[in-house]
Amino acid sequence: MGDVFKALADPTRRHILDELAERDDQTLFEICARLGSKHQFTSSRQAVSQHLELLEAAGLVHTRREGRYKFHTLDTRPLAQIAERWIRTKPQEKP
Amino acid sequence: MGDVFKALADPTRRHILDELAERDDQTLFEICARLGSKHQFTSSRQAVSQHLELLEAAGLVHTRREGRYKFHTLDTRPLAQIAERWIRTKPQEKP
DNA sequence: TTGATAGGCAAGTAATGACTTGCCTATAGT
DNA sequence: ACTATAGGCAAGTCATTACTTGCCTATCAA
Repeated sequence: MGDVFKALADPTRRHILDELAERDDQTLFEICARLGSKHQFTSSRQAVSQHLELLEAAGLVHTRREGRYKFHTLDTRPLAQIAERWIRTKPQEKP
Repeated sequence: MGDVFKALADPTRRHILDELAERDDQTLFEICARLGSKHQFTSSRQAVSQHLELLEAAGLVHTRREGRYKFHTLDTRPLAQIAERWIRTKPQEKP
């Protein structure tokens, strides 16, 4: 569960999540290409690969093998709970 | 805005937020003491102080001076938006 | 005023994390 | 079979960051 927070801490990983939110089921190379063109983020293949490993370990990304391709899909469920951890205990704000 | 994610990445800072969610308006020494007794987290005063600086810079904690005391209060508003960043785009959207 | 308490500042250390480099395997197309 | 493509593994580099150490200022109580 603490892995989710660590996963979200890096701006490149957040861009990867942005990219997967826009278009699901992408391969590593597709993500690399789109990060460069759309989000002006130049990361090497290995760098992105390691980020995806981390995101998968955090449960934010699931993968599916198909031949020599590995598709990555976004799972937003872990995100739903993280914010509520502190919000629930706080009834209301002071003005 | 990216500061919020970085602020949440550290387990000690999350414990500090837990503590402030339970009891607001605490001083640095109070937070230190409670981190040790309740959450079994032994962090030095300076370490906690630096964490609080970071949390304040992220907008998650506000401070108020009163004599020689400095009270820390939790602000959960930045948390509300972070999760929605990816959740909102999921079903369908984007014109 | 003295001493104790609450906190701040800054330089240094140690550890974590992001990224690179080089090589390797497997699948698909020709 | 040969080659290009998609991806994996592992050791190493470099930057960031968490934490320490030592000393300093300010407030309050006796």
